[in-house]
Amino acid sequence: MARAKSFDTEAAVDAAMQVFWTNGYAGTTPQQLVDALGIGRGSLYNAFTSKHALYERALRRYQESETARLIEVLDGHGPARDRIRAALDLVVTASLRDSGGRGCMIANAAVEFGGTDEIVGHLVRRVFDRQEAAFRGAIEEGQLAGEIDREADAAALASALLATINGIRVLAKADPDPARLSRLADTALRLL
Amino acid sequence: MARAKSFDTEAAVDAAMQVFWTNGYAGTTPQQLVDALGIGRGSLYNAFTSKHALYERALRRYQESETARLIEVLDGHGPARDRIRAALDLVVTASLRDSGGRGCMIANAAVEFGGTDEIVGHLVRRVFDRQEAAFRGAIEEGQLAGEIDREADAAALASALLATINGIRVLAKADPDPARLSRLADTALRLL
DNA sequence: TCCTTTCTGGAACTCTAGTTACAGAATTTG
DNA sequence: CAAATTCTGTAACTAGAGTTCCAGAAAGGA
Repeated sequence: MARAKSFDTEAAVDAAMQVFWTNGYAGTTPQQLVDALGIGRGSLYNAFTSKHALYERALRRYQESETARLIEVLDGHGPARDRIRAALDLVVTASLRDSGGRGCMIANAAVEFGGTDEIVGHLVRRVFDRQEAAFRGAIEEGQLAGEIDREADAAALASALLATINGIRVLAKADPDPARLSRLADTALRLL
Repeated sequence: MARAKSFDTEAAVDAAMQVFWTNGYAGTTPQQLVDALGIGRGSLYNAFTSKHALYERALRRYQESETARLIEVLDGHGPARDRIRAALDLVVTASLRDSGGRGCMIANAAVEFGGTDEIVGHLVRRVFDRQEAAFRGAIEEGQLAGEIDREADAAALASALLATINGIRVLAKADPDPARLSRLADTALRLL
């Protein structure tokens, strides 16, 4: 029928994700993408249409691969408090591991595009909503189990935790101090 | 001696601040600056050297004009709790007023430059440190006055509040819902 | 095998970013 | 008023962004 693609599309999206994650959307050039994906410009545009379309795909991939872990941890088994602590630790260690100071690609997208881009906005909102729901689920389980005050407003607490992890991300960009970030996680837990 | 400037440098920096605040550094073009400042390219570069230098100046201006209010509120008089609530409300209303979804220019700078740019990094860190110190000061006063638990770790709480306001900023970018943001402020206060 | 299709890398194109150069206008001092 | 200086706007420049074009290569179907 036709010539087959000589590269792995999914691997290419992964590579693009790394580049956009590191440099942001506006900060990424087609040349960087060509170099990172190891394919020609022709193939790039043939496969992905445009820089923006590739960015969207990379963002989605980030959501699937990186964001999923947080939710897995929160949805897991064991005491709710432990799960929430593990989730916060996940964010802290991710902020540190990541020595390039890349932060969270979703938060970066939220900041870079603000309310500007409908598609990106939707995607970001969906991730935030899911994370918030996962926090709330864990909190409510904790309340049922008697670990967490039953009078507390689970939705409000979930929002606060969501805000906290995004705050941690931002602060880590400016000053990736492990002690400070750990303290942040500890203090956030005191909300419960 | 020499010809005088035909425009007000400070007003020009203000205008540049608005443009960078709205579009970010990479997202701002010389043409946008020329249009917004209402001066020629020659004058622009004669007065401000480079896009980056102007950005630094705009960031500093933002710090002086926008950031100062938060610290004023925290350093003010009255019950510490009230001051802290007022500070959080300030952030919430700023996030809403700002319909363009511009957020906080300092947080935007932190995200856009990460650990990349030394000068911007310093500036951002200084602002964060000052805000944190102002929170801590208010908390300690509250502890002395008996409004806030004396056993609490004031430094940790201050960090948490700093993280929270940055988190609010990020969430507001994706979804500027007044009710949600207010709840965030309420919940953060429960830390104290 | 030839045809059709879709791939490939690289050249080419347009447009703009970011900066510099320059000719002339304003201002101050002597 | 001449001289010295620093301003002004506009034109010009280089480099690269973001995309398209193209000639040719691979793969399957008739």
